[in-house]
Order: sequence, then structure tokens, then C-alpha cells
Amino acid sequence: MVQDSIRVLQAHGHKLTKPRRLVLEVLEENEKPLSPYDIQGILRTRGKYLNHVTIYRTLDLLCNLNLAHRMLSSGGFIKCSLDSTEGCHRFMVCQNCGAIQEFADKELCQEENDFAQNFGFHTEHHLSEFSGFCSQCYRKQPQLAE
Amino acid sequence: MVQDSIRVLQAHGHKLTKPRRLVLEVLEENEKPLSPYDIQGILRTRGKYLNHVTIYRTLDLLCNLNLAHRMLSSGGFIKCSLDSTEGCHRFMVCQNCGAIQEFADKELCQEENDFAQNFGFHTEHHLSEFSGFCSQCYRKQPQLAE
DNA sequence: CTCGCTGCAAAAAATTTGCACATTG
DNA sequence: CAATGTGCAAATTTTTTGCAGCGAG
Repeated sequence: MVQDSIRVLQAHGHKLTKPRRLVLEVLEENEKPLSPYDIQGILRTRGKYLNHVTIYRTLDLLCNLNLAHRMLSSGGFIKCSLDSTEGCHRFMVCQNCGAIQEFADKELCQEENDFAQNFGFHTEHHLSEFSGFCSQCYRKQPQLAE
Repeated sequence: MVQDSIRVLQAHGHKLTKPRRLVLEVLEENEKPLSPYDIQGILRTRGKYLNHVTIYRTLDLLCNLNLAHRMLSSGGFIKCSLDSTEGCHRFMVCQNCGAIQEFADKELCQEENDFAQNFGFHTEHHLSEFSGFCSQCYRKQPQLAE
């Protein structure tokens, strides 16, 4: 898992350094979006220290390689859980527990492309986050969903 | 147009103040996302001055009333161009000229809901931005779209 | 006249930059 | 050992807060 990311990293000619590995590990363990300072804090509780600048730069790199994503709604970062062959990556965000489910769906992309076409718009990329309730939270507290 | 927003503002018990009118006017005139400081700058060129805090607070208010939106990709603000009866507001963003086309489509919402349902996820709201080329830019520079 | 709104000062938070030194391959 | 990457210091940018006084209804 982290191994996969490391492989991609190196395949693109980037070095595998201790900070990069640490950031990847923290992202891997957390299913919720984390800010750079969140990551720094988590590491600190483990006696590890990374400069925030390093974390910013690492996250930049990971996002460029599509190994991580910046969530639009929260601004936090999560590790990518899909491979890059499947089109636009989308997210379901649970309003209750914050958990993220990443997915990709080519049909949805196609429909959106067609739709945009009607406006004369040529779509290249789709940003998309659904917010709602994951199955667990919905089952536990259906009233939350009104 | 600005008049409509003012009506909504007042209908919710908010006062119509000079700063609020100015912010609405600037948003109305610009079809591209603006940051609070962009707005301040534009006003300054007209000899008007608003404190940035006021602009932040006004934009907050407008977003809460759905009279404006914060774009996910850029973080900038635009005036809402739809009324609130039509479900989730979505955006097409031209990568070339930056122009925004807002739209809503209930079918798309429904399909997304159904799709999410398969994951046991209950969708409440959809954030969605398409990036690509508007008809003008696409016609002028088709090579941009590869 | 009253409550909500604005401006100001200031702080806090988020992000970026340049450079000397350390580390990876 | 060469190229990359890290940490540090510092600056910049963005956003938030508290409070005194102004102004819309």
C-alpha cells in the first residue's frame, strides 16, 4: 500500500526519503482528511518531527503524482485509494464521521461530458464530492438524514 | 439581479448596507471567481474602500443565503446565478478564460444518489465542478483540448 | 432608538521563499 | 559525489476575533 506509492514515487525519479515515508504512512493510517499541521501533530505524538514546510512540499508532490488528493470541501489531504486508470476520482464524505469513500465511474463521467456538451462546453476533468451519511452512520442515526 | 439578492437579504431580516450592496455589485459584474482581496482591489480602483473583514463577513452571509458560492477549485467567490429551487448547484469552469457556467440538473443528482446508494451511502448534497473549455475558447483554440 | 453592521487593531492560521546543510541513489 | 531533498528563519497571505462607534429600519 505505502509500498505501491513508493514505487510510483521512485518510478518518477523522486527519492524515497524518511519524511516522505512518514507522511505516506500517516495518510495511509487515516481515512479522514488531514491538514499539514494535523500530520505534523500526529507524528509528534510518536516522537517524530517533520518541519511543516517539508510536509507541504511532500503533499504537493504526492498530489502531483496522484498518490494523494486534496479534498475540496475540507481542504485536507487523503491518500489516494485508486489507481490512475479509472478516470476522475470522486469522493463520498460522511457528514457524521468524516470518513471518505473514494470511487471512480466512467459512466458518470460520460454522462457529465454529454451534459456539458449541450452547453457547448468540453469537459476535461470532473471534481466531485458527495456529502451524506455512510452506511454505518445512517444505520445508527437515521434521524440525522432527516 | 442585484435587486433580487437584496430582496432575499432583507427577507431574511438582514440590513441592506452600503458595503453589502457594493460587494453584490462587484460579484454581479464579474463572471469569474474573486477572492475577498480581489473585491477590495476592484473597489479601490473606483475610489471605494471596504475593510477586508467586512468583505469576509459579507461573503459569509451571501454564501449562507446561497446568493453566492465559493468555488472549490479556486477558492474564489461568485454570485449565484440560479434560484434555490433546482437542487445542487454545479459549475463548469473554463480552463482558458476562467469563465463560470452555473447549472443544476436533478437527473444528475438522482443518478449520483442511486450510484452512492450502491455503496450504502446516503447522499445529501453534491459538490461538483467540471473543468474544460467553454464553447468560445474551444472554438478558438481547439489544440488546447488536445 | 435600537440592534445589527462596519472599521480598526491585532492575533492567529495557512502557505511560501531562499538558503545552508544533509541525504539518497 | 552529484543532485535532490530537508530544516530553519522569515516573510507573506489568508482568515478570525473583540470591541467601540455608526447607521439602517
